[in-house]
Amino acid sequence: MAGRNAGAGAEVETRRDPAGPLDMSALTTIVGYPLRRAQLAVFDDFNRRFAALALSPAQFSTLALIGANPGRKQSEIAGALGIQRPNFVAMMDELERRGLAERLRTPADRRSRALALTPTGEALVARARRVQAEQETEIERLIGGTSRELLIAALTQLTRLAS
Amino acid sequence: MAGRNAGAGAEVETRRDPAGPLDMSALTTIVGYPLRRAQLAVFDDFNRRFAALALSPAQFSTLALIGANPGRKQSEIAGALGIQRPNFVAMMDELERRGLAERLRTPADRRSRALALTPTGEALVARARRVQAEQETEIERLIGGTSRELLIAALTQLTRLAS
DNA sequence: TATTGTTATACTCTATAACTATA
DNA sequence: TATAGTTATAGAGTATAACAATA
Repeated sequence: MAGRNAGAGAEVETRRDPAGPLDMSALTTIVGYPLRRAQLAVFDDFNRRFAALALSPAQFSTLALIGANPGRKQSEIAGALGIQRPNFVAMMDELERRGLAERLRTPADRRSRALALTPTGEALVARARRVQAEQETEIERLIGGTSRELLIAALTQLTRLAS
Repeated sequence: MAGRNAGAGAEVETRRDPAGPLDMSALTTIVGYPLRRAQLAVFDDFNRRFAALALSPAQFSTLALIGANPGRKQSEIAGALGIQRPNFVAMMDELERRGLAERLRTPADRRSRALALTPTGEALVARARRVQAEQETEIERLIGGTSRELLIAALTQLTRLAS
C-alpha cells in the first residue's frame, strides 16, 4: 500500500514506490540469458521427476551412455560426457555402490576399466527412459513438436562455439 | 595403431580395439542434454570474449540489469536474476570494490539499498554490450538469424517448466 | 615415456539458517 | 511481526597436480 497518496481517485499520479516489473530487455533478447534460465528450469523439472528414482541428470546420462556402449573404458565414457577423469571416479563409486554399474578388469589392458550396467542398472535405465519420455512430452506440449526438433538442432550447432 | 592386423588390405575385418565413436543417440535426441552442452559452450565462449573486461556472465547480467533499472532494491535485482539474496551480497561487494556499482541508502526505507551504476560502470556496460553483440553475431552466423529468434522464443517458453 | 585410474585439493555456485536494523 | 541486507556454513560441481600400476 505504500506510495498510494490521500487524493481520492488520483490514479494517474507518479508512482512513489516503483514496484513494477523490471526492464529485462537487455537480457531477454540475447541467447545466453534465456539459454541459462531454460537449462536451470529443465534440470529442476528433471530433478522433480527423478526424485523417486534418485537420479541426477549426470547420473542418468552416465547410465544411459554406459547402457548404449557397454565395455567401453571409463575414460571414454567420462570424455564423451565432458566430465574430467578425476571427477568421474566418485560418480562411478556411487553407481557401483548402488549396484547399478560395474567396473570390469580387461585382460587386454589391465590399466583400464570396462564399464557395464548390472541387471539392476539395466532395469533402472528402462524405467528412467520412460520418465524422461514424459518430460519430453511435456516439452513438446509447451513449444510444439516441430519447435522441439528445431531447438535440438540449434542447440547442437551452438556446441561448435567451443574453442 | 592398435587393432590393425598384419593382413594386407584386410579392411573389412572386425575391429579389435573398438575405438570408434560412442553411441550418444540416447542423449542427443532429448532436449536436456544438448541444452546443457550448448549452455556450457556459450558461457565458455562468453568467458573468452570477456576475459579482457574481467566480467563473468553473472556480473554482466547484474550490471546490465542495474543499468536498465537504476534505483531498484538489491533484493529486486537479485530476485529478477534468480540469485539468492545471501549469494548476491558478495556479487555486489565485488562490483562495488571495482567501482562499477554502488549501494545507496534510501530515506524512504532505510533497510533497503538502491542499486546504481557508477560512471565507470556505465562505461564498462557500454563496452560490454559491444562485446556481447559480437557473440550474438557469431551465434547468428552459426545457426541463422531466424533460427536465433526461434531459439530464444523456445528457450523462454521452456522457463515455464519451473514448478 | 605415456596412459588409466585414482587421491588430494581448491575454487566457484548454490542453498539454508540465523543475526541486525529497520519497518 | 515482517522485511532487507548480511554472515556463516554446507553441499554440489569442476579444475589441476601428482601418484601407482601398467603399457
